[in-house]
Amino acid sequence: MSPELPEQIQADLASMGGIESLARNIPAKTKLEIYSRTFKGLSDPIRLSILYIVRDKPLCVCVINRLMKISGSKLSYHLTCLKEAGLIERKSQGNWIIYSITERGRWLLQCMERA
Amino acid sequence: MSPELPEQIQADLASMGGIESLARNIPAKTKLEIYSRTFKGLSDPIRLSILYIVRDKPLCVCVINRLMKISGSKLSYHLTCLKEAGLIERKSQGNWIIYSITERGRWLLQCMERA
DNA sequence: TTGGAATTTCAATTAAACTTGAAATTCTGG
DNA sequence: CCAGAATTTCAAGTTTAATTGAAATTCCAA
Repeated sequence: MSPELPEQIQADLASMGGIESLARNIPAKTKLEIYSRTFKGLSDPIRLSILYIVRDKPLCVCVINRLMKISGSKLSYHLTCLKEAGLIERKSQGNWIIYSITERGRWLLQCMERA
Repeated sequence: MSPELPEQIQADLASMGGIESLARNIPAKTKLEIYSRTFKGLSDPIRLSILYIVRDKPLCVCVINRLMKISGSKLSYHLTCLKEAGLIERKSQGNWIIYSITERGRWLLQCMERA
């Protein structure tokens, strides 16, 4: 009869404390959900473009829009995604709304560039 | 009549070389697509769990499956996503298929934990 | 106080991702 | 070669995300 598992894996698992010990390395569900939400924010080329645009400098929507060449409502949708993922933040200033990158957003772009 | 833009932004833009200079910071489309594909791989709690499971140790699908408690075909689907995102790799070993985390995968998990 | 620019919101549509269960594939040991 | 375990593939259904264009909101300036 065949072994239950590849020998190497079986041996390693045993010396690590069995399968159960691996389970301990998985973060709690809530944490995984937070992580995945952040990554989902970064998972679209349009949103990444926006992030790069505001990376150097807080900008109003109209300037971002001039660079992106997409409809206003589409841009607004993606700005909301980024904001909810904690990657950008907004503040009103008179007639305009200014978006800027968060530290989290800056950090993750940097990480990606080194990956 | 109102200014075309908030004064601060207008001034900063001018001193940076105008709107066009911001456009230069946006990576090429192909690069943005690679980045976003990677992030999409990370954008699901199931896939993050898998990554954490194989983070310490290459494992065959059956062991991963025992920890995840999801159907085989579902697991297989997410393993494929992860592989296509360059976050894990696979090798056959007799009756089993062993998945291990890539350097890229390891790095991005680490980044996330510090974000 | 009104007109208009900037931006968002909404509802409808389209497209993409995820799930499911059954069938197919691959490999091994007998 | 055959039986059976491990894993993947496929097609169908379900859910979620993205796009669209029109309407609503907000705020300033005249």
